[in-house]
Amino acid sequence: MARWEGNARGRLERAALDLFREQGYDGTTVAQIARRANLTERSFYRWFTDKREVLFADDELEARYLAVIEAAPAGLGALPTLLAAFATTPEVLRPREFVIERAAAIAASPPLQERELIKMVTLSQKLVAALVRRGYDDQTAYLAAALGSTILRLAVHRWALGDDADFADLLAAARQDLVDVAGPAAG
Amino acid sequence: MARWEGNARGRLERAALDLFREQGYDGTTVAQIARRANLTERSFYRWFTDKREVLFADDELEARYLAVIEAAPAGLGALPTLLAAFATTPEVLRPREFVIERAAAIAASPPLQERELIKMVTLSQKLVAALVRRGYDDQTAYLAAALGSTILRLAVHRWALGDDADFADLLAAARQDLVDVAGPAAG
DNA sequence: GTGAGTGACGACAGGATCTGTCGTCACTCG
DNA sequence: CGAGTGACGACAGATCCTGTCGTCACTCAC
Repeated sequence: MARWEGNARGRLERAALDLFREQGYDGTTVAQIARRANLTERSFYRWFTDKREVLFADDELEARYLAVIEAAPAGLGALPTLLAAFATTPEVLRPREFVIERAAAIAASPPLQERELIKMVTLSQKLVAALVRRGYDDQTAYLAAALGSTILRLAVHRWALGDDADFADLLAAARQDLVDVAGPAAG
Repeated sequence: MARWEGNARGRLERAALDLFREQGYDGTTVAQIARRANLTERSFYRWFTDKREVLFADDELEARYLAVIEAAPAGLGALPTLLAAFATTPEVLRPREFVIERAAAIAASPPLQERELIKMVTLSQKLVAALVRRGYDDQTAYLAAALGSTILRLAVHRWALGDDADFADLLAAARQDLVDVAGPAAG
């Protein structure tokens, strides 16, 4: 009864990450990933549109961000709204080692870096749209999303490196650091 | 004497762009591109590492930017140095219709968008490195490159849309627009 | 000139990615 | 208990990309 073991998607993700670490992205085939997950290559493509997507298909994060932005109290600024949404990040990005391994695999593979970039951009665009729906003007939304994305990346980086502070505090610290850098350099 | 017609690379680029416009990126095969250029599929891969690269392999722009940065007069600010480098852009991006068609093809194809994103990022990284070699500190270089890339994108966009002003003026105008937006919104 | 590189190219083979299609098996629900 | 329904395997096939080898035009030293 190898069939219907349940959680096929998760098994594929786990197998893919392990194999990417062992053999690199280019060195592992979709057939290998599927075999390790007790599935066929064809089933892999039922769950993921392509080989890269197995490391990026998680859209729970995005859904959460958008939900928080939607429910944010009126009168809150654009950037604080984003940071409130981002504060929920560690609830989804678990366990931490998974995130670290994933980051290492991406850093080692240009194709995966391409995919990550476009995911970042599309997320940023959705954040802009969500802010506009909340009543902010286009430019404010765009700037907040650009700044917010940078803050988020910085905070996730520190969190993955082992900083155990509350994630909201990490976000606030990253924001402050950016302001410190941008302020004096603006001349 | 179909062989050795000369400029094989250019013929492939031209054929690829035409076919992408006619049939879309996904709808055209490498074999079709090669055939229209009077070459074989194998020769395509001698000139370009993969199918996407046929629209991005031009690194003359990058070489020019880096050369200008290298030769910039001492004492010039980081951002003005970048803008001076960017001013040479239209000498390479010709003819304009080619740029427009290329932009349309990219906008219509997610795979090409991915490639363009990573090209942008790597260019930005090289600009940072070049500025650091010129003596700027890391953060100044990073911020200047980030801002400069945005200005460049904006100016190229307007230029492609038909704005016939001197490109250096387009860059200056884009810079001013960004400052206008960023200033009031900084609160 | 003529023979040894050298580089662009064609021809061929083959592995990997991704898609279409169909039949099967477990599960659900009326 | 029979009709969906969805996950899955099996198979075929187009396309992408790489390795390898032989050929042709050109160059350059002798």
